[in-house]
Amino acid sequence: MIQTDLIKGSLRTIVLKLLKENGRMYGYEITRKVEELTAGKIKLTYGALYPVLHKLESEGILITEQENYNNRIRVYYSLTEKGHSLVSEKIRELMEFIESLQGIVNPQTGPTYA
Amino acid sequence: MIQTDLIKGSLRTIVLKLLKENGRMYGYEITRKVEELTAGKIKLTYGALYPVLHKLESEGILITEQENYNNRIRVYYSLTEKGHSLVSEKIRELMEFIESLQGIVNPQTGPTYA
DNA sequence: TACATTATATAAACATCTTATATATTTTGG
DNA sequence: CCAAAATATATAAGATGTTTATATAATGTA
Repeated sequence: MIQTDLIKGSLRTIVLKLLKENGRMYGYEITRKVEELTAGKIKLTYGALYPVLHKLESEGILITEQENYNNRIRVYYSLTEKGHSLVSEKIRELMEFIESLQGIVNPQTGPTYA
Repeated sequence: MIQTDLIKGSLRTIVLKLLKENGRMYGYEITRKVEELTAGKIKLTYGALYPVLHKLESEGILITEQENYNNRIRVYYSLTEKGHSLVSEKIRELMEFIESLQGIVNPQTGPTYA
């Protein structure tokens, strides 16, 4: 598994992106989705995820709905209007960051002449 | 400029990668190189860089040589043997992380059918 | 019946980064 | 010639974000 130090700073954006794509999700589901999309390489810890979700909620970026499923409580999170208008910006920033990282780690990237 | 939150966790690897490529560098030079490689998008702060450099030195991953250039002291950093054997591993991890991020942010990536 | 999975949550400890501050020389532009 | 910008390193306080440990509880599986 990838050392999750690397995730620092991008967790918020990852959460927002997934919620944008999937409409609404609960915490556990988010961790599973990330594992799925990264072939098991990134595993979110709940100690990091839940504080982020709660903070996003307190900032008015997410809203929660509690539902009961098999006698277990599920807390669904979804984007507010404010959240929606923020996501694209955040994703763009993250993509720009990824490109920058590639510029450093992989500086020879460019047109390949055959 | 990209919010440097995102840099968290990858700063160490960035430094190691640059030192591997350029042999030896001084702190200021590293910040310039990162700006150059990222088209000004990533600007390292000295409050982040120097502690990282000092820590890497204390861990035996870097060694320093002080030189005088125009009455200004320059502290050159370069990889130790231990450092060299660590870099490839760290770079591989970072690249894997970048790929994983892309898997999340850009899930539709794949062959494009014209 | 025991273990794995599903599900949320918090607290303490730790790591890392930003911002502010300090110091000092050389180069450049007016 | 003088002021400002660039060059160069460094630390401390505060903020932020993450890991690890812990707690609770129901369902599914072997």
